[in-house]
Amino acid sequence: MILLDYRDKRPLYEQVVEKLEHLIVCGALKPDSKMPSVRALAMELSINPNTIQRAYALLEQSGFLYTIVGRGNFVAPEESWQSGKQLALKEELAEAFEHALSAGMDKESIIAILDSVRQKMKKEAANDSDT
Amino acid sequence: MILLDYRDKRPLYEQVVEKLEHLIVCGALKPDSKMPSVRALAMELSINPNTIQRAYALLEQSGFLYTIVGRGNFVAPEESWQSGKQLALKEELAEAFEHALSAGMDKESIIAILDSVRQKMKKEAANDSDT
DNA sequence: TGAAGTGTATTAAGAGAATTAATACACTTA
DNA sequence: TAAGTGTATTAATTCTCTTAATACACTTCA
Repeated sequence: MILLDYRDKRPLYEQVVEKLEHLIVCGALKPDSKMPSVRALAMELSINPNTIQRAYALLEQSGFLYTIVGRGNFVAPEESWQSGKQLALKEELAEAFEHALSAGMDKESIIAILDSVRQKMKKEAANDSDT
Repeated sequence: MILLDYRDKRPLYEQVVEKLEHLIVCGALKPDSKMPSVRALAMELSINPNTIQRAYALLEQSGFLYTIVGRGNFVAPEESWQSGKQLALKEELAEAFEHALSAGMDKESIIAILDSVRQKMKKEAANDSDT
């Protein structure tokens, strides 16, 4: 199903997450289809089941899988991943806001930056439609 | 001059950076005034001089201090730090905004998140003053 | 009902990075 | 030249992260 790269310095579970996420987004793994069991995939890759468990847990957290205890893990419907991305975006925003506010920046200044980004993106969209 | 918190799980040099940065931004340490020597501050805090050295190096990198070898470290003029810090914050915000907007999030949703972060920080500030 | 398959929780071992310390060097000033 | 300053190098230590070992709990189905 996937192949690990031991020259890659990143942790194994991260590689597993990345590759499975890719397979799901590309449609190679269809929504509601059953994933290999934690133990089966661990066996196939010759690694510990907990490592797969961790990868599956992360994929579930970001909405790519859903779990039925005792039955297995399944690919989530497309709507789930998109809401997961929304969550990630919110966290990114919250982090930036926290930094800005604790540095003393006020709400108006932050909104001014937001508006400037919106205008910049509008212009770029207009230019794109020209080409 | 500053006080370390050994219950704080962050590294010592990070605490030193944070507290000195705060003293500079608040005006408690005036531009061009001499900072305590690496050894003196280390002695005062009962930690290794290299830890202070590391903190000073980071503060110099972000424009809060300047160094004259053999003479000491000095507080940088306001222009040096304000520009660098503000710029970094603006870039972080702009990046997050760009991601959010291109994913289809609208202005109102973004401002709602900003408000929730502001409220959260107010609460935390209130709790800190209790202890 | 019980065995086999599934996910889950807990704990510990191992590796690696990050932090801190020890020490020696180099520059400036008086 | 001595005392005070920052700097560089290396080593010891601490800590976090990753992975593994193991036991537990739930579902299904023969």
